[in-house]
Amino acid sequence: MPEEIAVSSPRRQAILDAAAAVFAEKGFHGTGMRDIADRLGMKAGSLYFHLASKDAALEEVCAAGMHSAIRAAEQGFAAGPGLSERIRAMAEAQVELLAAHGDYISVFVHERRQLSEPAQQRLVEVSQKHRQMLDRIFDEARERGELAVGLSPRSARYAMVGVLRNLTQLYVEGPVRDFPEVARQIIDIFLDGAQAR
Amino acid sequence: MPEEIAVSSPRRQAILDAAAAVFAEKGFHGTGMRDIADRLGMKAGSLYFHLASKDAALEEVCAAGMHSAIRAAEQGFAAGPGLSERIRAMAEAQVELLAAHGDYISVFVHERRQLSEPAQQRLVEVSQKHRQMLDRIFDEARERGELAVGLSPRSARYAMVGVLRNLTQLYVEGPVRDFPEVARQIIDIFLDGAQAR
DNA sequence: CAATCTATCTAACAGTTGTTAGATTTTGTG
DNA sequence: CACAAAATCTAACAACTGTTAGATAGATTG
Repeated sequence: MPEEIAVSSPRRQAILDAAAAVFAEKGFHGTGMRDIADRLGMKAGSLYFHLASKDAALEEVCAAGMHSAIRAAEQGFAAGPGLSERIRAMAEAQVELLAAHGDYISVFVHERRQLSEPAQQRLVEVSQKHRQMLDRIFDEARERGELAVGLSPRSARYAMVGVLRNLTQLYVEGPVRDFPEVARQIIDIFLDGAQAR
Repeated sequence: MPEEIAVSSPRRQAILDAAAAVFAEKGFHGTGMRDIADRLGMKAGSLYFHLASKDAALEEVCAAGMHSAIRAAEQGFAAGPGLSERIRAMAEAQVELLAAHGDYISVFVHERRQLSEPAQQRLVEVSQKHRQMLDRIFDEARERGELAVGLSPRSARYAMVGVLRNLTQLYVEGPVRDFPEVARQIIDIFLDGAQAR
């Protein structure tokens, strides 16, 4: 019979924050439960009052990161009907996200594949939403004649995901001098290349 | 007194290939020496006849991956004086590279940060060459008036590295339907956005 | 054949891993 | 203050980690 573990509490949040921070720094397999505990000034065994397992912690951190990314995509979609407003708003939201929850995003990007097969499956289901969001953006852009000739919405989505991942990489791996300006230019490249002229 | 270990031999190559494959699949820390040995039909201890340590194996795999990437960049640079010829040739070389040495590139991209501090330093020195290659490409493009207005060579480099990383990601994480066509469109986006119009 | 070299195996080491059960402390409530 | 609940600590577990020394087999050479 497994013990019940509260789904949410301030303390639990602090523990997940610590886990995200150490996972981001040393990688999932490179991190010991004792590393997480140390950062909180407690002992490893005590973590299991709040967490079911190390794997469960990773899944939860990844899921939180994914949900953040989805929220950024939704903000982008809601920013207006035009492609460029949407992409700019989305990228901007993603960068704000990095400032606030960089560890979660970094772990989600880098350690996702360390999840167990079933956990990975669960994450993929959630990530559908992110993909659908982007597909809607680029499908509508095509209908409005805003997409460059010869560019398929699907390829545009792949490229945009790459841009988001690149911004994330630059931010967490940084420091990149004058990051906001670099980010703006990267997005400009994408938009100038993806939009009809 | 440390044992001497041959710098290169067919057997050693096979062992590094196996290490690269398992590192790519399960991550560095997620991989045990026994996993590498299993894949070769041998026992873990025997690896130390060819390898100094697990860390040394990772460093060597990463270095090989980096050198491949540099070769691709050089091929791109040599493909002609124009920006678009160079970028297209470089991306094409990178994709060919993925087909031949995908594991090495994947490990280099994903597990680089698991290297020890000194090993990381050594890699950074090598990677300078890759950066310089790209900087020369974009600096010359600017001089030739081929770079979009408002786009700095440095930002262009960051964006291009992101494109290469994106292609790598799509390839190793795949399968992506009709990958060559998707890759072409991603590169087109970059070129249309980065070139002066 | 004898001797040497190359490659592998065996067996074990010391340290670390995630995790657990039970005792103990801290916190909140009547 | 007494009691209960929540949170943490202690101490240990079995399994696994990278690594090593020494024995063993196979190939090469004199």
